[in-house]
Amino acid sequence: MDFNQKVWNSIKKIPKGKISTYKLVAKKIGKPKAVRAVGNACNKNPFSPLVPCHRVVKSDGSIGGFAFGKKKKIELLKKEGIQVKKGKINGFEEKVYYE
DNA sequence: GTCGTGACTAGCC
DNA sequence: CGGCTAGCCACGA
Repeated sequence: MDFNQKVWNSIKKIPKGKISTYKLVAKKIGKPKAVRAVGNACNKNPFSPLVPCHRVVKSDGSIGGFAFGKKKKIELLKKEGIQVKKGKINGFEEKVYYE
C-alpha cells in the first residue's frame, strides 16, 4: 500500500454530507506531519470522482485549493449539502468526519 | 543524491 | 486579522 493509496483510501471513506481536514487524514494514515504530502496526493489523485477530495479542507475550515478550481470545489460541496461562506466551510467543525 | 514545488500547519510579530 | 518563517512529507526532474 503506497502512501497515496492510503490517502485516497481514507478520503474515500468520508460519507456524503461530511468533510475532513488534511491534518486528520494525515494523522489517520500515521503521518500527522505529512499534510503537505496529503495535499499532493489529492491534487494528483487519478480517481477524481471516486475519491471525494473536495470534501477535504484545511484545518481552519478554509477550502484551500482544488485541481478544478476552488469555485468548482465549493459548488460540489454545496451540492453535497455543505454550505461554504467566503471560502470557508459553514460550521465545518460539526461536519468534520474522523473515524 | 539533491533541489524545487505544493490543495498544509503552527508559531510569532 | 494579515503576513512571514520554519518544519513536515512525497514526487518528479
